Amino acid sequence: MLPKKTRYAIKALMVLYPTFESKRPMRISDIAENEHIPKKFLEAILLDMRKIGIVNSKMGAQGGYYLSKHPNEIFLSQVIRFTGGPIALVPCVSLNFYEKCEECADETTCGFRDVMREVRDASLHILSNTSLADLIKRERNLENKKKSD
Amino acid sequence: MLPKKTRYAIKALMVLYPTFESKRPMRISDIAENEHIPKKFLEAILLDMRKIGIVNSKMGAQGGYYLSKHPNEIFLSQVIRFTGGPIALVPCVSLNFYEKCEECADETTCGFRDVMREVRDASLHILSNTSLADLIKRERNLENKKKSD
DNA sequence: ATAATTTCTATTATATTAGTAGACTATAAT
DNA sequence: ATTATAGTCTACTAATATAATAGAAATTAT
Repeated sequence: MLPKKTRYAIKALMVLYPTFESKRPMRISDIAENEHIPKKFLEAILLDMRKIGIVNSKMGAQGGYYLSKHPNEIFLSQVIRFTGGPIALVPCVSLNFYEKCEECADETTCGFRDVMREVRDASLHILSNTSLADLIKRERNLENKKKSD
Repeated sequence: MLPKKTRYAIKALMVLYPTFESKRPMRISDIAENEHIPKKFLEAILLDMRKIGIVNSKMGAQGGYYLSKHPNEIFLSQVIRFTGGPIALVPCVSLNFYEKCEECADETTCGFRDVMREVRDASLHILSNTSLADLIKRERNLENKKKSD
């Protein structure tokens, strides 16, 4: 399960989507209110997103947050890794958070690990090829489909 | 990440593999010691595995645990779900642990949910088609490959 | 009858996640 | 310049979930 932090982060980025073109910053408090995210928590999350160059901020009156990276190049894998940790189900197959298996005598011949690697590859394939722009596209598609029913 | 409980469970089942044919029970304390699993924790885990009919136990002297279901029909998905919870990354796409999304206005048009559904399907496809017997086969294969190097 | 082994109920410890508080800093508008 | 606005930073607290432990009770082989 992804932690709330990750889900809030993605939700917030989706809300910030229009700011990439408009360049008009959005206030944390507005996003927090509209999306039902605790404001202080969201502050911390956006600060993290800024650290990895996905968003930028402007202090003071008329300030706020805006996307600083093209929505085509903001990938779910990056957001998840930075806010929620590993995509893999076990540390011994994690690419970014690898830890040696405690109980395994020999990792290289562990059958379970082998399967876990497959699962990781399958998930990662999707997550590292889905961008923020894709999320928005999907949403539009689903909305249109719904209307036409 | 899968909790230790799940990893211990799978490890234990792999160790119990030969008991399906031999029908000779293995002691909890032996498994615990060999696999570096806290004994009391493993007791609880095996009790759970018994509840879902994967293993059976015999009390008293010469007692212990043995597989009661064919290794071809013990699937990772079942073990994970019973010991570690959802396979999905968000509750709103979980088949067995569904929860309504708190922040989403309309789940059916949520772009993120749509991707999460894809990830779940990809993971589930692997996990519900991989059996305990497959794990053992893989392990044998990896061991043989290694030897021939 | 005894020793071996699982079962059951309760409790404790540890780690992780989620959320809060408040002082500090930068900016725009006047 | 002053003021109101809005993000930044450091520290703390609360809630929840995971991991591990303790010990008495029940069952079975010898």
